[in-house]
This record gives sequence, C-alpha cells and structure tokens, in this order.
Amino acid sequence: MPVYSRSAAFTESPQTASVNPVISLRDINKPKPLAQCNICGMRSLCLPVGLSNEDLLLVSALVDTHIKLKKGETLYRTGTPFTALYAVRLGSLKTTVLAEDGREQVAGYHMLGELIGLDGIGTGNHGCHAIALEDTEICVMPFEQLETLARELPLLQHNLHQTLAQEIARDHSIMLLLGSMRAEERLAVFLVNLSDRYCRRGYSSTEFVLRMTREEIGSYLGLKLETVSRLFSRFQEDGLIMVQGRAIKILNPEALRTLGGQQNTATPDPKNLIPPAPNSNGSANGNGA
Amino acid sequence: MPVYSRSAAFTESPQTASVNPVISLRDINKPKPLAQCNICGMRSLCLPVGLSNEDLLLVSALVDTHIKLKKGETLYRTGTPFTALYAVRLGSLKTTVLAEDGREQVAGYHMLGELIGLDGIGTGNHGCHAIALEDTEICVMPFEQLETLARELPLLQHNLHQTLAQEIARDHSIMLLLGSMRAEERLAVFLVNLSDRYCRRGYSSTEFVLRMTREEIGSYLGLKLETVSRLFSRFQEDGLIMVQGRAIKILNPEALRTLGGQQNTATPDPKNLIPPAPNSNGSANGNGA
DNA sequence: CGACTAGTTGAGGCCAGTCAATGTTGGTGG
DNA sequence: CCACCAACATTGACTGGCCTCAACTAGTCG
Repeated sequence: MPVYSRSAAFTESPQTASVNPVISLRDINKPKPLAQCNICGMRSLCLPVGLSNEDLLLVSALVDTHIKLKKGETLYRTGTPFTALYAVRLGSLKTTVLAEDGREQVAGYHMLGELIGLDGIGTGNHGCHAIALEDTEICVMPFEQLETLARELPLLQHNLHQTLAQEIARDHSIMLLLGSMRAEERLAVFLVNLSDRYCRRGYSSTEFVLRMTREEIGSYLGLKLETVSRLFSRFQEDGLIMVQGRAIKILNPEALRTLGGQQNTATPDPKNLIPPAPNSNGSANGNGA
Repeated sequence: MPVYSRSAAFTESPQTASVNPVISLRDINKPKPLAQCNICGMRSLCLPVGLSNEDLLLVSALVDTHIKLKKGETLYRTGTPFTALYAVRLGSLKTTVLAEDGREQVAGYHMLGELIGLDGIGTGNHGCHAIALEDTEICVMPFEQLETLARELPLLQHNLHQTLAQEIARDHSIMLLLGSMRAEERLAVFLVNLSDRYCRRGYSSTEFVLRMTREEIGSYLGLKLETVSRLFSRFQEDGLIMVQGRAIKILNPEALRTLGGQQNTATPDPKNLIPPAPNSNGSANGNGA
C-alpha cells in the first residue's frame, strides 16, 4: 500500500513532560508556564461556558505545556502512551488511523479550538497519528489532572463527556458518508462541513484554502486522489465552486448542500457563530470533522 | 430509499422514568427495584474491575429500571431526549443512524454486557435508533446520577471515559473498513469480530447464529444485501465457512482473519476471555462492534 | 536548472450495484 | 396439519461508478 513518502521526513515533536501519578488540587493551583485560558479567544471552543473566572484559572493551570509544530510534524503516534488531551490553539492537524496491514486512512481534520487525542483514553495508548497540516500550536492538558479537576467541577466533567460523545456522533456521520454516499455527495459534504467550520470561527464561509492534498481528502472520504481531482473539476464546470489548486471559492452553497443531502439552512444560525473576540458567549464545542 | 417495512410494526417501548433534576448520594443509596450489579454475571463487562463491594452497591443503586424488549422493539429513537445509558443484560440490539435525506445505516451491533446510548450525551438527544434484534433485557442507568457517582468514584469515572473512548476507537476502525476495504475483506472482518465477541462471552467462536438480516449486515458494512449473500456463498465454496441461513460455522478462522487483514493470533489471549461466572477478574469492556 | 511533489486528465477495466426471477423459511389461520 | 403469505435469501445477467494505469503540467526547493 502507498505510504506517504514524506512521512520519512517527519521529525518527532517534543513530547509532553511526564505526568505526576498523584495530583492534588493544591499542586494544580501552582503557577505554570503560560496558561491563560481565561483570556484565550478560543476558550468558548475548548471549555464549557458558565465556568466562573476562578474556575477558569484552575483549568488554565491544567495546561502545563504548549507545543509548537511545524507543518508535517507529529503531535503523537499510534501506540505511544496516552497522557494528555490536546487543544488546537492555532493551525490545523490531521489524524490518521492505521490498519494492521499497513493501510492508512485520514480519520479527521482538526482546526482551531478542537480537542484531540480522545481516543487514547480507552487503551492508554494513542489510537491514531496526529500530524500538523501547517504550523500549529497546541495546549497540552494532562489527562489525569483533567480527571481530577473534573471531579471538582461538574460543568467541566459534563463538558468532557459531551466532547467525547460529540466525537462519537461525528464518527457516525462519517460512517454514514462512507457507507452510503456516492463520490460527489461525499465531496460536497466535505466542502460544506469545512465551510461551516470556517464560518463559525469568523472566517469566510465561501473562500478558503485547503490545508490538505487531494490524496488526503480522498483518504478521508474513501476515494482515490484522481476521483477527488475529477470531482473538483466537475464541480467547477457545473458552476458550484471555483478551484485554483488548494484555493476554493464556493459559488453556489445551496446546490452544494443539496448535493450533500442536507436541508438548506440558508443563513447559518447566529447562535452557532463563535465570535473571535474573548469574553464571548458562543455555544459549546463546534466540532465537525 | 428503502425503509424497513416492518418498522411500522415496532411498538414503542416503555421509556425510562423521569430523572430527578438533583440527586444526592443519600437518595441514590435508597433501595431500588432490582439492582444487583454486585451479583450480576456480566458486571465485569459493564463495570470497572477493582470496585469494592460497597462501591458496587452504590453503582447497583444507579440501575433504577430494567427494560424488556421484544424482537423489533425500540429502546430509544433518534432525537428523543437523552436521559440514561443502557447496558445490555441479555439479547442484542442494533443501532442505526439516519441521514437527513432519509437514508438509514446500521452503526453497530451490541450484545450482552455492552453499554449503549453514549452518543446522546453530546447534544442531549439520542443520535441513533436502538432496536432489539431479539428478546432483550436492558439495565437503565440515569446519566445525571452516573455523573454524580463518577465524581465520587474515580475508578467509575475513568471507566466511563474509557468506555466512551473505546467507542471512538471502534468507530475509527469501522471508518477504516468502510473507507478502504473491499467487500470480501469487510465481511471477513465482520465475521471475525462476531466470532471474537462470542468467544469472549464464553460462547463458541466457530458456530453461532446471526441475529440480523443480510440487508442489515450490508447496511453496516456499506454493501448491498445481494453482495453479502454472494460473499457468504463464495466463502462457503472456498471452504472458509458453512452457511445455512443465519447459522454460521467457521471452518477456517485463520484464513478468514488473514482475509480481514489481521495478524493471526492463533488462540485468543486468555486475558481477554470473560468467564461467565460472577466474581471473575476479566479485563475491562470487551466491546467491538 | 533539474528533481520532486502535487495536481489534472484520459483510456480502459473491474468490483459492486441494479434489476429481476426464483427458492427458502417461518409464522398465522383455516 | 397443512396451505398460504410475507419476509428473507439466493442467483444470474447486465450496468456503471470508481479505480488503475499512464501521460502530462504546474509549482517549489535545493
């Protein structure tokens, strides 16, 4: 099977510091490097709304490290010990799962404000690779400490459960896509999904730059790269989009949505919009793919 | 799209009693109908190993109802309010997800000792249908009470997280299957998976009766029922299995495993075996599909 | 500039889907 | 008990969507 040849060039990222086996709340309260969830513009994405400022400081203290990744660098690998959850602070990543026979498939694309590494909780080892698609910054949240704190803050506890469950729901919709949609429907869904997520983050919903190759898109959608390329060309011929390499302009969002089998919610619900400024009251995690 | 015509005959199952908005541990401790996790033979599947007998009683008290479902009856529906998790005590179910355009797909098959309803946590509404494939008994665990208790029992808390994360990992492997495997590989994986799960529950790993139709198998695997049927016939011709309607006998487990792209772990790891007798020390949840 | 990666496009083949006919099974009621 | 019916399953013939293989173009980086 084809293995990305550039994977050989991936450099190991600095791993998280070892986690203390036992943590008390007093320890967590100690000043730490650069934890500033309380003023982070993306906190409405990572954290439950409704935490008091005091609680926010406790959570901030959880983030004991920040990791910077260059494009192509690995955040964690399949099989390496799971110690922490990671919040995307800047940039984006892909996660890929590996079949026993070596086949690799993109399991998700993760952008600003999304939480990754969740699947490692189950076995204690990461179940996928996480690789930066561009220069990326990550907040590291040691999981044991997170669990400890979650026992003190019901709101945080519930948010963690919600985040995990939303990941399950997301996976279900991808299973639906992979199991029952035709190629053009899959790509339409993919583009609409990206559009929505950019929109919620305050970016344009109609013009954006793809961070992944045709092969990676295909891998995610269960298609070959040639099929993806052909579909982009056809969508362009049909006046649905304009493509220029990785630059995408959506010309007919409604038609794209219809193609993806979704109802046309003409304008996105403003409640789902996450203002870029801090102290906002956006809704909970805006994950999607 | 084809909708199972017999769905019209599904009768609504008795729903869970309304959940008190606020629960104290004292309330939970009160005697309840028939909660007997501490002596249930399947507890090593639902519950973390290592809980003291006293803690087990607390957890038992969580189970406030048992639901009996006849074949074809619904445990919960897409969109209905999420209030509880459900443990399969006897029998089996399928869960199906619904696309906006009405397409339906089986998302999983759940047997004895498995926990379902998890995906409802994210939105507060169930994200799929759960339908009994045979006469089935369910333990109902109100989720708010479970969260409350989880804050007291770190072991229970961690087990909940693990269960959620294992569901994510399971979904990832299905995505891999749907995205990159050919029909015969998919069916082989399906059979091997069922075999393993029956084995872990103390049943024969080589002879079992399918609880679902060809169409349901196909739906789960992203195939049409004719394809499933043809493959069963071909597997039989090739001497891999014997099929007689829904009765399956696996003649060549190794070849089946190889076809599914898995390493041949000749005999299953005894650590993963869950003895049917209570008070056993089997490992954690043995989910799979 | 040359080497390399990413992307586009075409020709042809194959796997799984579609349509259709027939066989089998299990439950129900006369 | 048997006849009947509906749901489930099997099998064949044909089709088509996506994959495979291949050639070519467009950027990018040392």
